[in-house]
Amino acid sequence: MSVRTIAGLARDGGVGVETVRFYQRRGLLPTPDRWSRDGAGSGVRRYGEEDVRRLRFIRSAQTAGFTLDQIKELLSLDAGEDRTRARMLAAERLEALDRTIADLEAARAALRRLASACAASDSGPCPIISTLQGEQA
Amino acid sequence: MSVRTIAGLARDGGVGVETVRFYQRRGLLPTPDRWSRDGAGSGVRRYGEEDVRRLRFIRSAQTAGFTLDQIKELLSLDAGEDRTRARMLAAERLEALDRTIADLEAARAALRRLASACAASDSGPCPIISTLQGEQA
DNA sequence: TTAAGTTCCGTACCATGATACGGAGTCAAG
DNA sequence: CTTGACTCCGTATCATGGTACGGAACTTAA
Repeated sequence: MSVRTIAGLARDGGVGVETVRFYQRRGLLPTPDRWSRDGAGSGVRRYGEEDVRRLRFIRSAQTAGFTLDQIKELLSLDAGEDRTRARMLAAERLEALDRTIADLEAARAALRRLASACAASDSGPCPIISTLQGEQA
Repeated sequence: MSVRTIAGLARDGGVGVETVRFYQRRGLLPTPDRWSRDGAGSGVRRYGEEDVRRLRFIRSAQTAGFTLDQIKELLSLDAGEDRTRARMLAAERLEALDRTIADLEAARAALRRLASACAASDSGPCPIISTLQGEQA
């Protein structure tokens, strides 16, 4: 079970058909030749495991915060010789990721403070603005 | 020093002037009356500490992942009586935030694996796609 | 072999959160 | 009382990541 049409690829990758086409237009996924068992020049495009792996990679890389343009570059780097560039992109993203995680953890703590402040009683004003306040730079 | 023009508000809030205007159009920040010391009907709008606090709150809430529409609601809830609604918004966001943080931590771990795999040597192919792979749902 | 369901492809549109532009009005220093 | 900077405001444009539409070609099952 390794050959599928675009709908199967989308299903296995957890995205919509239109999203697959969008990624193709953006150069993130290949647009394979059309194919039909009677060897005619037309038919429908078929996709395999490799395409599913690429699609899943795109989703993971998105979760890691890479933009589609960066993901495109990573895909072009895969199996290429430029380890230095790959390491650089990874290192940059790791730093940004650490910052983001720290920010989100601070936001979570602030939000918990807000939630408990608001949980104290059931009526009266709840000082949302002053409870959830960023530090002044 | 508590009165400033829009540029001062933007500076103190860490955003651009156009962003302040954008928030005003979206109803997140008030558009105070124009003001000039000779009491004339025209002049320029002036902003104070309260506006700076609101602006800083918007930035913090954004970091916590609230959309501008949700932030608008939070602002309207501040000092209001509806603690229940405020708690609900906070709780929802906390859950989403926990999920996001977990996802990012997983992404960070994956990215670290990728970085070390690529750090092993200085040339040859570096299997980016297979190293940074999401789990199959 | 025909009808229903997919695919293909270009093009249009969407949401979110800004950012830019241009011309008229206003302010503040010299 | 001019000149240069800033404000005001409507409207346009942008970047990102999709989502939708419509008609022709293709596939598949009855």
